[in-house]
Amino acid sequence: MPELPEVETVKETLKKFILGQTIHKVEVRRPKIVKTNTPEEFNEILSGQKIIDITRRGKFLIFELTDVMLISHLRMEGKYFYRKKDEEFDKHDHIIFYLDDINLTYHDTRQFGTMHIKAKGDELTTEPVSKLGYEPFDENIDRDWIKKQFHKNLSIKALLLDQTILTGLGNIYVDEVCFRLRVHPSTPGKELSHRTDEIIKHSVDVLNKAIALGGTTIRSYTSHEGVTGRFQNELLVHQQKGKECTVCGTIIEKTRVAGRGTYFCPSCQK
DNA sequence: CCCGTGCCCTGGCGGC
DNA sequence: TGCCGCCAGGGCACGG
Repeated sequence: MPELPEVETVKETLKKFILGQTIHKVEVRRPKIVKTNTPEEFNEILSGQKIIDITRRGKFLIFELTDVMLISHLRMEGKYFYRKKDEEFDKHDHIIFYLDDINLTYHDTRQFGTMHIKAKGDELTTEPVSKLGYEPFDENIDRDWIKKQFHKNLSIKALLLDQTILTGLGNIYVDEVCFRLRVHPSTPGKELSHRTDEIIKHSVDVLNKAIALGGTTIRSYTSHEGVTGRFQNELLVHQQKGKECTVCGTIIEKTRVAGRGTYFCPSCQK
């Protein structure tokens, strides 16, 4: 489940391998992944385009090409694989980009990922990226506006998962932020809005630490073939059910909050 | 508008 | 060993 740190890791790795290469052909094997075009259009538009830069906004990857922008969301299990020219494709390689010296494939077991093509200049101002709120480390972050959003009648977990308020946190990192705040994930946001600065600070810390370690690897997710994140060793509550809390020794429990599997320490997080 | 639920989709896993 | 059903969840559609 790639969240901001995993997408950042993917972006950096992709840049090393494919920056400057030209897309010669694109094969769309699962049309529904491409939201803005038919497979024929997608190939037509992207063929001949050079990969100039790759950036990220929230959990979206943004490929700057010669004439257009390609936006990619990995959702739960999306990955990019580098395949040698003579290598066979996998049944979950849904979109194949034929580049100069390798084939780049978009691999997604559950087919939840999405791609959009946008005109240059529209990539941040139109959906889906335009709906995103602030990244926690955005220097222009509007703390008063964030605080106001926390007054909604939702749990802190639901609010932190809402990408239109803060963007970048997903299920893993929200649990970690709640633990660092010492609050139960089901605590109403309005009871915590006075701690907005602290919430942002913990979000920044968790995300930055995870980025520094190449993200977290859980189950099937790897940043690309052969590379796994090391932040999984730093998780204090997520996926730690049955283990002792690093602070107080109480056994970590799992419950359900905001429709998501949620891990917490019943003694640190009341 | 607000908020909860279900859906998309496949593979892994627990239970029998 | 094999099969069945549940679970994982980001973002969105839908409905009360």
